[in-house]
Amino acid sequence: MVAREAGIPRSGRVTISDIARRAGVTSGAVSLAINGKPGVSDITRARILRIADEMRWRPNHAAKTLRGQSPHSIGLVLTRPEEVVGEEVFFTKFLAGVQSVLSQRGYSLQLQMATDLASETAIHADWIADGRVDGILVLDPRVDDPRVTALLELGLPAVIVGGDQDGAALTSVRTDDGQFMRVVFDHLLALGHQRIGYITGDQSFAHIRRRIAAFTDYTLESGIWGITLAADFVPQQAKDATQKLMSSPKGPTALIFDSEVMAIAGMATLSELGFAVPGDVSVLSWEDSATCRVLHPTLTALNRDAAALGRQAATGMLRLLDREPADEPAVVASVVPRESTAPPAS
Amino acid sequence: MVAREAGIPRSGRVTISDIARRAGVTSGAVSLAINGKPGVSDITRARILRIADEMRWRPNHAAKTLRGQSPHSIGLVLTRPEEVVGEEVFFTKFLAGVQSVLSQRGYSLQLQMATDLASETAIHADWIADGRVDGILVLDPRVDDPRVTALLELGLPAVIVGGDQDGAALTSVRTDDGQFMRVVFDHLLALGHQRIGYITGDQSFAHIRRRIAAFTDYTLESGIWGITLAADFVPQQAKDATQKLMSSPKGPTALIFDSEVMAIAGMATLSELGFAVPGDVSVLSWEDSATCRVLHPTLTALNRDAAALGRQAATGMLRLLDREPADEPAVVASVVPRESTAPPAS
DNA sequence: CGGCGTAACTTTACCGATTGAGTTTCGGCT
DNA sequence: AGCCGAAACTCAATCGGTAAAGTTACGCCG
Repeated sequence: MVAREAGIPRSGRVTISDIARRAGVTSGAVSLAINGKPGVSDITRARILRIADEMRWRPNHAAKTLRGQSPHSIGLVLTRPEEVVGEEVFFTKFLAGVQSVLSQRGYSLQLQMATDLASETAIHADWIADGRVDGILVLDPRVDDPRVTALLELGLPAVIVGGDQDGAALTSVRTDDGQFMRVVFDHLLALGHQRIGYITGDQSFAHIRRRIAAFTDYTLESGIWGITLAADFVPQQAKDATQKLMSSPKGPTALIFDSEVMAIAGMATLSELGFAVPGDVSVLSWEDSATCRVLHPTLTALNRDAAALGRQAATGMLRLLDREPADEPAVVASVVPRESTAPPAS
Repeated sequence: MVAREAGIPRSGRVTISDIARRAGVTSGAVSLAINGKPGVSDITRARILRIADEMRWRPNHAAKTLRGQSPHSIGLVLTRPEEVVGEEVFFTKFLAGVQSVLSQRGYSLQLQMATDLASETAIHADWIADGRVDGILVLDPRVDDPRVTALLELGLPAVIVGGDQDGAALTSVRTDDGQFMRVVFDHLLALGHQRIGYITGDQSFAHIRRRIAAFTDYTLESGIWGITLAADFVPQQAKDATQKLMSSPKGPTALIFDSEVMAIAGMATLSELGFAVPGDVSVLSWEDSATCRVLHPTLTALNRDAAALGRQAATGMLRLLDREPADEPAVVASVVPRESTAPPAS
């Protein structure tokens, strides 16, 4: 046991005591120096900082958390049915946006996947009990969402992406789906369409409901023939819905799909049925992706910048944690016109 | 201060001391009881367990980690260029598979996104220094991958998905890309194709190299005309490559694409150029997805079950941590024949 | 019947960092 | 010269859980 002398750390892990020994002070002094608190002279502070750097010291996360400091971590549960998981571009892009903001501020992300809302709430409870996260992001809020109710009770900071509640420990990043629908609707209107079909995602989602409400309003407002069909984001259901709509004696001249996967499915069905796009029917996808750009015909899409939404959700969370007032930036969306939309035939 | 008596916990967080107070023992006894260790009578143990349950006690994660216990967490960094992120189904499905195994065993997943390998290694270093993870999963290993080198040095348990190294703290989940290519090749061969084009992903990826090597072997073996073009998983590059191949006076009668996004891009180009699928050219995608099933024509694809691969990677990691020998299960892949492949015209 | 083994607990130290309460030293002011 | 105050540290407790080292008390055996 020769080496146990002037500050040679025993293993890979360097602690503030190791630094203290080398610097000839106590661990308390090292703590003060590192955290920029008064109580050590500038010379000593500089020396400690230098040594800490030399020894590659990194704070022990567990020790800090134990002392009641924030874990610097945000939780996110992705709840999607097995069959749909991974098929949507939205999520990964959203995630990338969240990460970019969080990692910049030294936060990490806890991610879990679940298949139903009950297990999502169970995961939240776990995280909270463990003190593993500072706050939780909730995606795809439902009408009367049980997760939101649970989080409100628990009082843990939460950001509802696409929600509309607000509270003490709760912010919503509002996605103005009504406004988005306006943009989509106006695009088709400007082309001269008078008969529009809207094939929707899961109607228990609050934002889908808002889209439908807006769609209905605009049809009434403009006197246009409009019809809504639920397809729950499932490609096969989108195909069935498309078939149903197009087999009507006086079917729509334009179709709106709530996701790019459904839009692609719909286009395939149209092609099978012998309808030309955009000759016979125009198609518009509510979500842009690389696939939309390369399909034939290329797909007109609503581009709402999922990454920006992710950044906004993360920023909202950090503001919530810092007790700063929420900013109201609003993610804008625009229609990217491509080949799949054109004026109607007749 | 009335309530500070017989075991009423001060705030939301219940500790073993709270339980001890209620049970009339010390925290040491509670620890023994909870961890199933000898040193407490069965009656006492039962009582403690009941009280712990009643009080909704949950172990404090930070305290355990501080005492040197495993954080029960696995790290995974997704490194993809911005433009490609989210476009591939593979990742999310893989992730779902990983999660299903981990959560079953009480492990959680640390996920980060990065844009280059250097920052991925930096994230690994961070996690290790923090003691935040027990092990790390590495995706898309490159030829002479710097991440693998770094992890080998650090000695942290790692599982390389699709790698071929093995070591003390390192396992690889081997994806038998050569065998997969055999399946793909045989499918086209059986249909009678004599001229095959292969549009590949990023050729710095080890598994892409293996596919190319196998492809070359099989063309030589069978005397078939085969050509390989790199498109780096980028849709536009896939389109360019397709155009290049098809503008040759004697172009291929079948095309293999390394991802479904590239396959869709290629199909679009073929359609633009006036080639019928599968009439003039057959198309096969190396990766199946809902989109493949609903495109028109539906897309023949290699289905290699990304979720199973994820489960296997997670299982491999847990075995590594338990010092059990790695199992050699091998994810199987098969070609799902759909409309996009057929015998060549002439 | 004295001693010994052991079951059933309690005590205490510890993990790494933070923090309020001491302690020492030194300069300045009267 | 003597006292005060503050700067610069040290000391010790703390977070929640674990584990090694005591401490009882009881039953059994020679």
